[in-house]
Amino acid sequence: MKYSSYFSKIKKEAPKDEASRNAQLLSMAGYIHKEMAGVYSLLPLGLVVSENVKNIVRKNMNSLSAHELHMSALQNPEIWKVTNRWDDAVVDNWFKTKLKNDTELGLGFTHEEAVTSMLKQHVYSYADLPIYVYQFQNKFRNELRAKSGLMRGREFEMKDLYSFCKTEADQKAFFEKVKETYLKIFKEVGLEEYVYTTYASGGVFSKFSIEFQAISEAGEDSIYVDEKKKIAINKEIYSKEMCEELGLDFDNLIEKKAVEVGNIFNLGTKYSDALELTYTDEKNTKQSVWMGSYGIGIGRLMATVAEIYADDAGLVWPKEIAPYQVVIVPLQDDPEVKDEAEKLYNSISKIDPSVLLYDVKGSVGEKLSSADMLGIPTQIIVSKRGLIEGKFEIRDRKTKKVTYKTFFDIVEGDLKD
RNA sequence: CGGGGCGUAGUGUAACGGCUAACAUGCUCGUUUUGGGUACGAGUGACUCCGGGUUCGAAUCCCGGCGCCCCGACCA
Repeated sequence: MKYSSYFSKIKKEAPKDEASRNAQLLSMAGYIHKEMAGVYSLLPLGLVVSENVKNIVRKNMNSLSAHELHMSALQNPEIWKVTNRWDDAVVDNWFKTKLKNDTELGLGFTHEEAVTSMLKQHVYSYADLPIYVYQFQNKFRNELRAKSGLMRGREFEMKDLYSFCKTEADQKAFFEKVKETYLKIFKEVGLEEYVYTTYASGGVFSKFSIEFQAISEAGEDSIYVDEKKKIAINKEIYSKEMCEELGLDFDNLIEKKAVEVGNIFNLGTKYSDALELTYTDEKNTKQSVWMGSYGIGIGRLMATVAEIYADDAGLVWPKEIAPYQVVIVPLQDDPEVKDEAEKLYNSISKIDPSVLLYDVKGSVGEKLSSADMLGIPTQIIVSKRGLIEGKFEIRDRKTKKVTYKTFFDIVEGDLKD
């Protein structure tokens, strides 16, 4: 794609209404647009990154034999009243709205009730279980205080997976599989060395839930980490007894700031019992369905990667989620340079469409810093100087290492080395 | 929801209660320049967030809204 076909502009100055690094950089590079506090739109480039993240998540969900579906954001109060989660005194972050006839509706902040209620029409027998379903869905949470850019918004896209099992043992086994799968996801988006499996409050459902916390100063959570075991415990449940129970050495944990990029729960039979989702077993007796729910905030994950990887010059995307693998920069507004850049662009496009031609007029410095800000992993700089020698400069955005290659090397060889 | 800060061209900032609201950047048209946001010239662009009030006179002071940021609380 040619950069000139995008409408977004790269800004030199940070917007004054953003203090967090992720929002500043994503906004300056034209990946996001702020609509209002805690509400962001994804611009074309941001959408590609988001889709790349989602595809990694999707692939891993599918590997669990989970099926993707898509539920409505609008929620029927009736089912939420059954589980006592409609009342604002119980759940204080609802966005509620009304039909023309004054009937109340909610905008979903999660979907346990909706999915459980839906499955009542599909689950009857032990033969119907287990069921694993997930979706990517915009959640709405009426936060008192949105903050840190995409880290805590009022509307955000979440992958939520729900499991429905015959027995507690089945549910727990699946929970463990999800735990492993989540670690694979975070590894694939580039956060392997940052993410800690973290014990946290299980709320009303169980003793613990498992959070996936990415170490970052931008995080709003505090966790105590065991660096060897790659396990942590959230400050909210941190105590000597708790550490002993979890097999952690209370005196050897280090406190760190972290971003919660995922959270998984064993829900037991709380929702299925309340909403009467049951199945008939082999002995023709009615049984409770065992549930779990598993979330990943897509925007938050993207922002976390942006925050962690960025350097002084701007964004740095890991290859796995970068909007493009290669950006070609014609350094001078010189006909010959532009021509060569375009030729190279056309040739690479045929092999790998993940290439961007930065065909914007401007000074040398402007082009180089723009390319840096975009965060695309590999830059190919086409310059007068290079053309004299018949070579192009290949620059790694992250390591800043520079190599020189001929047109033939680039088109016939493997760019990745 | 408690506390603090802020609201001025598209963007980032300035302006003692007093000239036609300034500077930078962006954008348009020239000329120039080309290895880290190039230089010059000419243009363009603002009911100073909204509503009241004080005053001869308000971007500036006061009151009330709304919005944005930060700290805290909250976060099934």
